[in-house]
Amino acid sequence: MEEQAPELLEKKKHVKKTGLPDLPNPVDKPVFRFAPNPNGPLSFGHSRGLVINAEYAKQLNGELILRFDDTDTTVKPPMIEAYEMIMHEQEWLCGFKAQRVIIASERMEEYHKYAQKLLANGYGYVCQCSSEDFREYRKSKENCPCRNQENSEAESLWKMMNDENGFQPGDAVVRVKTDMTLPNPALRDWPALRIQTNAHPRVGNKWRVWPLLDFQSAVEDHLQGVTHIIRGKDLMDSTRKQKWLYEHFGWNYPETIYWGRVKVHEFGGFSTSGMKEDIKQGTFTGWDDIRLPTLGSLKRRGIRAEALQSFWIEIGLTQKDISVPLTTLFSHNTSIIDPSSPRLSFVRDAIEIELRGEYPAHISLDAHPSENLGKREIDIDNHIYLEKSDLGNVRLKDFCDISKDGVVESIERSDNRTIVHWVSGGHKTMLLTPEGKEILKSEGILENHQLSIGTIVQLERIGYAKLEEDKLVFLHA
RNA sequence: GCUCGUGUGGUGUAGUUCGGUCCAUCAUGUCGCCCUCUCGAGGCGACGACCCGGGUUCAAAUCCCGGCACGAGCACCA
Repeated sequence: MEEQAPELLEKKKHVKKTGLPDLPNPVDKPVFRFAPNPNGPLSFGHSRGLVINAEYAKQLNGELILRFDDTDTTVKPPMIEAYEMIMHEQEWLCGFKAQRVIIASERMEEYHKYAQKLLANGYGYVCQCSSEDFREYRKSKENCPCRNQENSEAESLWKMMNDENGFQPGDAVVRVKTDMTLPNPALRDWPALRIQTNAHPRVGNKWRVWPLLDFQSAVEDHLQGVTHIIRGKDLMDSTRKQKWLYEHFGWNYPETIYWGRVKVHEFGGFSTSGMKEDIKQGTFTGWDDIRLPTLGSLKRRGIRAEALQSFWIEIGLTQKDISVPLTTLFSHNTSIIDPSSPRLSFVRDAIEIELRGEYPAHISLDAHPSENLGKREIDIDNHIYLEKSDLGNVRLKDFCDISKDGVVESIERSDNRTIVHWVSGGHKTMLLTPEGKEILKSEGILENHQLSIGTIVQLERIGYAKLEEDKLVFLHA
């Protein structure tokens, strides 16, 4: 055995699996989907669904569908600019364009077709109970009186729902028949379509009867041939509801995988509608304001798509509710950006020191310790800037040892005194750091450079930052 | 309340399907050391966990039972 199959004797000890877990029920060409509500651009939270679904699609040679679930014009009205923004964000984050893009509001004929089929086959009914009344039936496990209506009656009620002179919002909904005695109250005769009269930003007032998520999503998943649904476990009951619908129609429900809730301490308390309002009020400068948890903000600050990808892949697909610090994402980002981040010196709380003694008038340094990112050419005049708290007998990094009075004691490193960063010449600028709902502004002196706007640099002893026109935006340490 | 789900170091994960090879993986974090490139880069090292209680078994993170804790759904939101 040792000779024939030595690998079997090999202790396969603690090899941590990397990457995504194997997909259950794999098929030749799996179809995945990511279905955001375009009531605003994408946020950090959305990136999980996008990364996971896209990653499986990419690795398994499948397809990714980007689907806009925009059938609510009342509670979460669609934002017309968001469609375009989300498409760009999707491509940026995944590194490829979704193979198919579906906009639910443009698929209403289909949803109506299946709604009518539902009624015609007695799989559902038009319910005229108020939501309060139905809540009682649900609680007491009684059938609501609308449940045993004739098909012809259902048809005329459906017409009334669609007629502006007929039912008004709240007067009637279409429900899917399940079983009112089901142990799980959430599943009892769930609502599939309701009336909305607000204009939809894309299709105006063309429709009155709009599907709810559980119906729209279920029908569309079937129509598109989605094979695997990967989503949050808060949608577990949604799956159970939709399975009743699939059962009625004789369809096969896709394989479903769930993840748990993710809390990011730094991003607590943001909602799409809240951000929209605050931007309107001017509290935030826009969707890419560096304090916001949007993808636009993270991108602007210098978080790379690859970092978001490896971050979510590492977190994986457990159903645990987790709480992750942003620093974990940052560490992924560091390893991606460091090789391409030139070093630069930025002195905050600067104090000017006059140099005395012998020293070169010019030094030339590598912009990066190991990568070839060019040179930093520094002219030394007779004074330099240090951070006030660094004052003392120190080594000016890559330059010389000085005493606390500025006497140049040695060009070579002569002892193990503290190494500090410094600037000669340079120019004043501002470093912006998001701090909760505030922006911390620290003034300082930045080393002169010819780097272009948008470059991510490593400020020595401070961390990474992005160069903007007239300022620096702090990324992370 | 009803229903569903989850519990491995500070945090996130691997291992749980088929009990031993797990005195439990990897990463992050914290601390320390090294470095004429930085206390926030890089290198090295240390620290630190199987929710609790029973049971089955020669053997349990892994199986069974009972607790407890946390989260979600019960919207004419997604």
